[in-house]
Amino acid sequence: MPKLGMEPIRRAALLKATIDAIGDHGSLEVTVAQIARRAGMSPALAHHYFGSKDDMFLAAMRHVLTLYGAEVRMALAGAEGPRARLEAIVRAGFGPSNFRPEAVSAWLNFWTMARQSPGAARLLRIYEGRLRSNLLANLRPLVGARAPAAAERIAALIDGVYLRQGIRTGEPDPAQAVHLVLSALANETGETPQ
Amino acid sequence: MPKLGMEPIRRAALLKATIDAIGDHGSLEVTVAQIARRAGMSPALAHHYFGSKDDMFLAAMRHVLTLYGAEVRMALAGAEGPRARLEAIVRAGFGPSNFRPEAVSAWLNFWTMARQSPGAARLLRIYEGRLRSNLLANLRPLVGARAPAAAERIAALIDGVYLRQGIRTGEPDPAQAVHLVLSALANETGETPQ
Amino acid sequence: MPKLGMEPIRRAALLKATIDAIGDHGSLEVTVAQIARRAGMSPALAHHYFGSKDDMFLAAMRHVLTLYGAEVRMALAGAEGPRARLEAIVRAGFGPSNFRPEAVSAWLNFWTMARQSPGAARLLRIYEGRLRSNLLANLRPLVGARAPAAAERIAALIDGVYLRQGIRTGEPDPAQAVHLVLSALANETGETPQ
Amino acid sequence: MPKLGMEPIRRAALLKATIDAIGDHGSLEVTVAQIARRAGMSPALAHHYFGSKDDMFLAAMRHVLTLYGAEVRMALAGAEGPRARLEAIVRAGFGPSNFRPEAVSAWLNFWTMARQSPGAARLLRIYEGRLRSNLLANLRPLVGARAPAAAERIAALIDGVYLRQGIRTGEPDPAQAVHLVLSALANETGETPQ
DNA sequence: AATGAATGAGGATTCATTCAT
DNA sequence: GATGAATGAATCCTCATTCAT
Repeated sequence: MPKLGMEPIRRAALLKATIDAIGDHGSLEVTVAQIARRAGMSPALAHHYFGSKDDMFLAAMRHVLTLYGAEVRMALAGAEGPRARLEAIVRAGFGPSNFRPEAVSAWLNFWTMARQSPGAARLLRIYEGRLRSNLLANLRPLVGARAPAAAERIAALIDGVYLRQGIRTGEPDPAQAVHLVLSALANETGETPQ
Repeated sequence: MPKLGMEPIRRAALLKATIDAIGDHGSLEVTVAQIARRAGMSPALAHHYFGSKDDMFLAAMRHVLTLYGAEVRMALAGAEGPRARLEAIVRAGFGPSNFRPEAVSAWLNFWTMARQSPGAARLLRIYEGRLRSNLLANLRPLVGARAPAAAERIAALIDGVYLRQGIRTGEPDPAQAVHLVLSALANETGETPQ
Repeated sequence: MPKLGMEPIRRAALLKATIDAIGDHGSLEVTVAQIARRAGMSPALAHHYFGSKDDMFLAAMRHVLTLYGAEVRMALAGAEGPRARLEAIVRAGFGPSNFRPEAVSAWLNFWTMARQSPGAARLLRIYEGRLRSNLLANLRPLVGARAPAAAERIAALIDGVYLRQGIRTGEPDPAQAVHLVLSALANETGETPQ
Repeated sequence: MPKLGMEPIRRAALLKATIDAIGDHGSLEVTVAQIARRAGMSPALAHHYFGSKDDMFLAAMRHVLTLYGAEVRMALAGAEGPRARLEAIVRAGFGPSNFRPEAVSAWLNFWTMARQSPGAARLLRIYEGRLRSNLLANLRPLVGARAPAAAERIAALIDGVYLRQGIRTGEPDPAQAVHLVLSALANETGETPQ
């Protein structure tokens, strides 16, 4: 059974299992054993590959942000003009791979993790920075000097919608979430709001 | 040494200690012993008064919401007209007793607690409902049929601003937070946005 | 069953159990659980009273040295004149409570512990210092300027005899040990050696 | 990559690494992985060559004794007469290859190992026997019937000096150690002591 | 009312050892 | 010959909770 080159496979399996476990459980109080079992291996192996539970959590968070970043980049690639790009950013944030219940729940927990783990805080600030600068760059052509404040409002709104999904029961409704943010965006850009 | 009528005093001390401990620690992983020590009593007594750690956490959350509700009610009492009442609601949310770092941190953690504890989820939905209905009632005279969507946007924005404070370092800036939300409100009501 | 004032009793029982366990087992690789069971309590209680395994080991070592110190002091109390005092020191070192197999074994292990634990090293240096100064004070009247070197030789010899007992099988023979050291002492003081 | 005749090289590297690791660490609580890494190979290979950790430790101890034996034999080869031979024995014991900090530390730990491992105990008894018979053979011509007791005293003293080095900080001072033992020897043989 | 005493049930982590390649 | 992969079996330590006093 033991083969060579298992490391990347095992690591990926553990990261996915970590996110799912945190998402399912709704908190960071998940045991390494639970995660390892989910990933089909022993707790000892999880430690072998990640060193510690904290490191594994941090890697999982990084993974989530990487996925998010990729999704945003991909969405931006196909968008022309600031209006379309803003929409792309919003849609990417609520895209199917980010807006799953487990991902939202995991995300929420990573957020609280940032209060204790400097590494987690740093990751979160990176995400925040990217989101703000993406919004800002595309709002500027539309609203000029009001762009910084508008970007701040939209960013906070996105986070708020995400957060509130965390306590909703049932499946997330991406369409509604996107619509909510886009209508706020319309307010900002002076188009007919709804 | 045992005194009469200590119960309410002890309970209040424990609730305050719980919130502070969670806030300081930045997570729900606080031990009953830590909280009890903070409140100047033994862990056994904490159990005596609250039955279990979970119940104590729930009571603390209820306490936070009670304080918040009181603050909102008081702010509304002195406000005339929908515009002023909306401002009062916003200001109350970022008032000094709610927007302290520990309270924000505790709040954030209660939010994640809602994923596991039905009781916590219920409390959170009550808060949400109140916020929405308060916003809605006062937006209706200003924006008519657009009120429900606008209320939803403002509510999500408030939560987002709160959330983002959680990862900021340093003291919260209530004035800035209030300004951010009020400017979104201005967008909604068609006043000159800024 | 739970009574007040158990702490000193429990601590004493744990210290004794620690020494015996190390002695029996012949190494520091004894589990807290084994020690606690020996002392008739749960491992958790052992941690409650000593904080950590290392602290417990250190306390046990301190205990051994305290016993040794008391035995020496008592022996010195009844001895008149340098010759008698030297004999008292030697006899105390190989007295029944110090020269038991478990105590010798524990002692030997504490010795190696000193390589890693600064606390243990400090304790050992205190013991060494006391032994040397005791020997020195009483050798000076007998051998004058040669006292420092003689004290060093006798001290090393005492430790050596102890050490060698550690690998002997069977019961220690205090009489023989004492005789060995006293004959070396006779060599030093110029009496007819044997 | 696998070469022929690697076995003796690998084994020797592991033995040296074992002694150094124990010496550095100051205890037997060294992991096979640490030792193997020090020797530049995988833990699995260490097991391949020695079967088990205990066997590896035992082999390392044997190695130390072999080195010691060789050093003694070499020293004896160049010594004429009992007086010179006694000095040679003492000098060999505190020679540079035996009296290094790591070796002393390892030696001390092997000593405690003897309490648990019959194999280690046997090795130690062999060492003891050789030392005693070497001393005895050369003391007899000098002190006659007092030789057995004298040999015992000198042997214990040598072990004691070694032991005490274990808790000294800083480099061992072979000259001083030798001098200490030789002066005791002078006491025994009736030469002018110092 | 209040607490010291006590523990059972975990949980993270380590490590010697095995095995397929 | 050599190793990466893998794990079972500990081990220390923590903590909510109970209970007699």
